[in-house]
Amino acid sequence: MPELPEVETVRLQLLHKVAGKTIAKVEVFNKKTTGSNTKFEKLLTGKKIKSIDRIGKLLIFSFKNEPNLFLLGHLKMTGQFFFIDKRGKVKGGGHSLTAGDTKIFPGKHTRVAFGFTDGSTLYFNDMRKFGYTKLASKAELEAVRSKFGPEPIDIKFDGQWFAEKLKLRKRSIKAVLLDQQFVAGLGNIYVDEALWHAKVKPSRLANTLTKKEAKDLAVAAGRVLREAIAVGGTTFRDFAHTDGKEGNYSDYLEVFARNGEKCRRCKNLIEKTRVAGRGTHFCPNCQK
DNA sequence: ACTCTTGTTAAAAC
DNA sequence: GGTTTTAACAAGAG
Repeated sequence: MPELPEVETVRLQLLHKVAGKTIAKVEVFNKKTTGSNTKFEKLLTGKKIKSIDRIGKLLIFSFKNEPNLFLLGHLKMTGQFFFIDKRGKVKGGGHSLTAGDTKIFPGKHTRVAFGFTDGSTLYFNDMRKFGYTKLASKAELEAVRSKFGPEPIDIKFDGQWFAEKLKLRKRSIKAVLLDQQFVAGLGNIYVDEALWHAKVKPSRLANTLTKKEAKDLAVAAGRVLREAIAVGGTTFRDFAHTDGKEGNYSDYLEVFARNGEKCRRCKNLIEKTRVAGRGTHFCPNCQK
C-alpha cells in the first residue's frame, strides 16, 4: 500500500514532471475527492506549481505567489497519480488494466484531472475513493503538519528518544509503529519488514522492548524506508508510478506476503496472523 | 453471498 | 487529556 517510500517516489516523479507548470483547467469527476469544495476548480486555475513537499504519506503542492494556498494529496490505499504528456492513449499500469495494455484517460477511476497550459495532464485515479486532493490554507496546513510524528528516515531521528517513548505505550509495537502521530510514514508493509529486521515480534507490547531492541528497530525502520525509496517503492497490488510502472522493493520483502515461505535468516516458515487489526507477517522463530 | 484487503479518523471507552 | 479500541469508509478480488 502507499506508505512513505511510495509517496516519496510519486513526489520525486511529480516534482520532475509538473513543477513550474501552470494549471489551465481542472476537472472534478468525484466531488468527495476534493472535499466537495465548489471553488476547487476556480481556485486552482491559473496557478503555477512551485514545489511539492511531503510529510509522512501526505503530498503538499505549493504555488508561485500564493503563500496561503496548498493542495494536499493523499493516496490512502488505492490512489494513483498519472502524468500524461498529452491527452490520449498511454501505456502503463493502473486499475482495470493488465501490463502492457492500453488505457484511456480519464478512465473509470479518474477522480480529478489537472490540465496544464502546455497540453499535459495530471490525473488522480482512486478506485476506492478514500484518497483526496484537497485545498488548504497556510494555517490549515500547519494544523495538519503538527499532527505528524518524526520520520524514521530523518537524519535527526533519535533512537534514544524512540526507546524512551516506547516505554510509555502499552499497545503492541505494531500498533504503535502504525500510529502516524507517533512516527510518520510506516504502514502495514514496512512495519512488518522493520520488525523482522529488528528481530521483534509484532505482537510484543511496546513498553516491553529492551533499549537495544528499540534502537535496532529505529535503525531498521529508517533502513527499510530508505532502501524502498531507492528502488521506487513496493507494488503489491495497487501502487503505480506516475508513468504506470511498478515499484521494485517487492523483490526485497522478507516477510510481507511471504507467509508459508522460508525465513531467509533461520529457515523457519513465515506466519501470517492478525495484530492491531491488520494482516501481520513474521517469523515465529527468530523474532522474539 | 460472504470474507478479506488497509490508511485514517471519529467516536466511545478507559 | 492522553491513550486505546472499534467501527466506518468504498470497491473490488477471490
